[in-house]
Amino acid sequence: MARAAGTKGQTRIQREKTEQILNAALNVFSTYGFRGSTIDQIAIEAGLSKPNILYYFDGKDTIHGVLLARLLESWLEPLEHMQDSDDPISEICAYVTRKLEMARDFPRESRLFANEILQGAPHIIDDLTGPLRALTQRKADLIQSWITAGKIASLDPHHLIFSIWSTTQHYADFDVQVNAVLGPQSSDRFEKAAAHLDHMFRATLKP
Amino acid sequence: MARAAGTKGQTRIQREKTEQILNAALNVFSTYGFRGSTIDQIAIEAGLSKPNILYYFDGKDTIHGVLLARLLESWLEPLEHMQDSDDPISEICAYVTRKLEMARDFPRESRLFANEILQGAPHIIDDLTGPLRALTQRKADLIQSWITAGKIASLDPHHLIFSIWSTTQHYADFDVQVNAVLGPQSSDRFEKAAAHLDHMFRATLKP
DNA sequence: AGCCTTCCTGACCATTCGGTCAAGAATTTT
DNA sequence: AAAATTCTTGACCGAATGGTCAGGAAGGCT
Repeated sequence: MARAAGTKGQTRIQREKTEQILNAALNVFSTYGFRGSTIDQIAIEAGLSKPNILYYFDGKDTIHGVLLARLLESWLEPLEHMQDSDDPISEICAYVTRKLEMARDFPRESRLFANEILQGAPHIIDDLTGPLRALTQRKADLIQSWITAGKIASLDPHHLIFSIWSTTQHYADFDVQVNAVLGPQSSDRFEKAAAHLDHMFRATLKP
Repeated sequence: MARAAGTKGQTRIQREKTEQILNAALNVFSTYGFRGSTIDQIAIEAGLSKPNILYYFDGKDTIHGVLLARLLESWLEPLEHMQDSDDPISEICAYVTRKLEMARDFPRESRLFANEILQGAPHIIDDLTGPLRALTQRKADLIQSWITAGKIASLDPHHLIFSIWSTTQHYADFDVQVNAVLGPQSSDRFEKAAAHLDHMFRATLKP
């Protein structure tokens, strides 16, 4: 077992180097997926030698696993935050905005997740059918209660959630395509996206 | 150069085997991306030996290139089909429906495309900044003309198109996640998705 | 200072990878 | 049937890959 795999990274060097490695690994894994990435690539990206990487982590799978575990937490958090409210439309739109901000500020994490799902989610399938499914069901029930109360339009809560996930993450995952289509000078794409999505979901939800 | 790389696959065997290989390669590439896929995998999937694969195609890149070229055609076609009409809302919703059908009927192609974009679109970046961008601009102009004529709500045409792409392809690219969240018995997910997306885009577009 | 622990790396290993080749098997043509 | 062509594969090659290990360098502690 590698040193840093212990429950706590104790020394200063351990803390620094593990972060350095995880950051480099996030660059590589998010771009090429698990199978398309190599430890050598991560080593070069991190400015360390390959054996040094393996001094801090047991192997390729371990690094990938740590990144995914971190990711899932931050992935669930914004949805958990959505709660009952007098103004459910604004509540949902706030979730959309938060999701879009995450696509803007953490595109690598979004792409890491997309790569994992595309490849059949071999490492996180249990998290999807377990915690994610349970959370999504809870929030779908909440949305259904808003529909029943006549506060928002009648629609399928699950598919509404899918629409929110897909439209927001699109700006991280398909970044290359968005830039290619909009042209190079479109630095305001996230502001325009925010305005468009706000309009779209408000119209969709209006009773 | 491999035999079958000539402009026309002539013999019966050539036609059969190249199709067999391309089909197997689509399975593999769409799941693992270009770098994560191996010729051996494709060979096993196709039930052929590795040298036999390389008898018909020059190499891994060539197979991948043929698949991407086929894909791009069918990818652009539905958007090209969208044209001026007295009822632009139905015209746009028909495009949404067509896109969703493609996600249902050709999920592997959608995932192949997603993998390529995620990895920075190294092989098709010119198609994105060229033909795709030009086509998208033309259709964005068309949508803008509908807005100017007051036939649909005022919104950003490009971001509307992004929303259509992302929401429909989500059901192919994130299939594993959709199934995990909805549970195993949701064989009607595409019908429910179609209804939801129709509602959403009609509401979004209503002037 | 000296000692102990942590940190780092060159050299190495087994396996897998993309790709080649010569020679044999199957098919088509004559 | 014989000849010409097309098809197929076992054996092989050099490079890359995930991972190991012994031993040396650096850092921390008294």
